Amino acid sequence: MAARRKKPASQYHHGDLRSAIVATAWTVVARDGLEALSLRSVAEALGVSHAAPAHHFSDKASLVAALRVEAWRRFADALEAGQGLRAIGRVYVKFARAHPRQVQLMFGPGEDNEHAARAWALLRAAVMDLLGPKISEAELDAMSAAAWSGVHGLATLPIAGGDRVTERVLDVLEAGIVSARR
Amino acid sequence: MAARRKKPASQYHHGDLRSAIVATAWTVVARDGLEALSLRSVAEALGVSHAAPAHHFSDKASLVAALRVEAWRRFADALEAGQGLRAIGRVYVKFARAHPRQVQLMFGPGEDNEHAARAWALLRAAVMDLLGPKISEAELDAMSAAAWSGVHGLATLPIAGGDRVTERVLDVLEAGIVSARR
DNA sequence: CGGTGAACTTGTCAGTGACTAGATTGATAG
DNA sequence: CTATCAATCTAGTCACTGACAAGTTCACCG
Repeated sequence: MAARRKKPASQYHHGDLRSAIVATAWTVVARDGLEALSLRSVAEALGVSHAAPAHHFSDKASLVAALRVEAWRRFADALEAGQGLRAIGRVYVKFARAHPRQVQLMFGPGEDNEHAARAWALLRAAVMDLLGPKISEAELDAMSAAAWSGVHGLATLPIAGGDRVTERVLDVLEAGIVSARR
Repeated sequence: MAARRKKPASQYHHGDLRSAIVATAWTVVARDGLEALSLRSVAEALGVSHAAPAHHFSDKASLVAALRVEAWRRFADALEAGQGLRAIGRVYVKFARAHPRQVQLMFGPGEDNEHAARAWALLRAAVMDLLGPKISEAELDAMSAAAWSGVHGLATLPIAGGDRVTERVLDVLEAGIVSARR
């Protein structure tokens, strides 16, 4: 797992328990979901007492918050690979279908973070490119909301349909944004 | 709560414990979410032993499944009040924002049910009205997916913006569906 | 060398879901 | 009327979990 900060004279101090906890919890959540996450099992997997995590996370909720930030970080990183609204939409949908647990985590209760803001900004910028520079702020907000909504719904709804349907939905969004623009 | 089936000589048999459990669990979930639901607290609230629910729901998951059906029933009932894609979209968004816990429940893990199918059918019929009779089946599928996605995303995404933004997003969806139609 | 505080351990408690065995009841059959 | 009997509910228990309290180890600093 994570490297120890220094050669430990004994095993008493783990060295980087906080990161190790996040990493282990991450794999559990990615595989089995949040319900399957328990502080005790994580502690046991790391060979550490059941109360050790309490020193790094006051709460289970506090650990989940850290996982949530991590999920947004990976998601925003993935979105950065896309150029333009269509490409970002494809990445969004692909990511959400490949990692449903992470998306569930991202949109669960909790505060926003820098990575969430980064993701939103990427999508909004793509909409701005599509609309041209003369668009008003209010109109940009509304069109961005439409783009986000369509892509997010497509990504998270249990809709049958492969890449072909995805492309058609992106067609609708692009065409709609362009033709409903004011 | 629910009426007893017959006048009970004693309190031993509740009379309609199953319905009472669902009703109590429903209020808990609607107010505090699924995490706050426990079989024991429901049993205690009904003045019944902690193991009584096991006779009606083999499992906690089984109770949750019943709640899920109930959530879809209310949702589909609400959608029936809407005429046309715009109206259904408004109702969808309004419902989801008024009852976020129910929506979380509806789209959680579990099997589909008749009420879910009814809701989908309503939305799909509204899209069909918009597209006219000559549309192909595959195209109707794709356009319905676009409509569902847009409305669902708008309803569930934490997007700032009131009715005005909702109307603009519906503009985009209508315009997009009409102009991307093949 | 001794103190200080962070990191970790051990012990414990209450709440939870699930399981088992047994008690109570109302309906049904004889 | 009475003897069953299945459904319903109670009581007791187990394993697991999150949270808390108190003690232990260790690195570091003066």
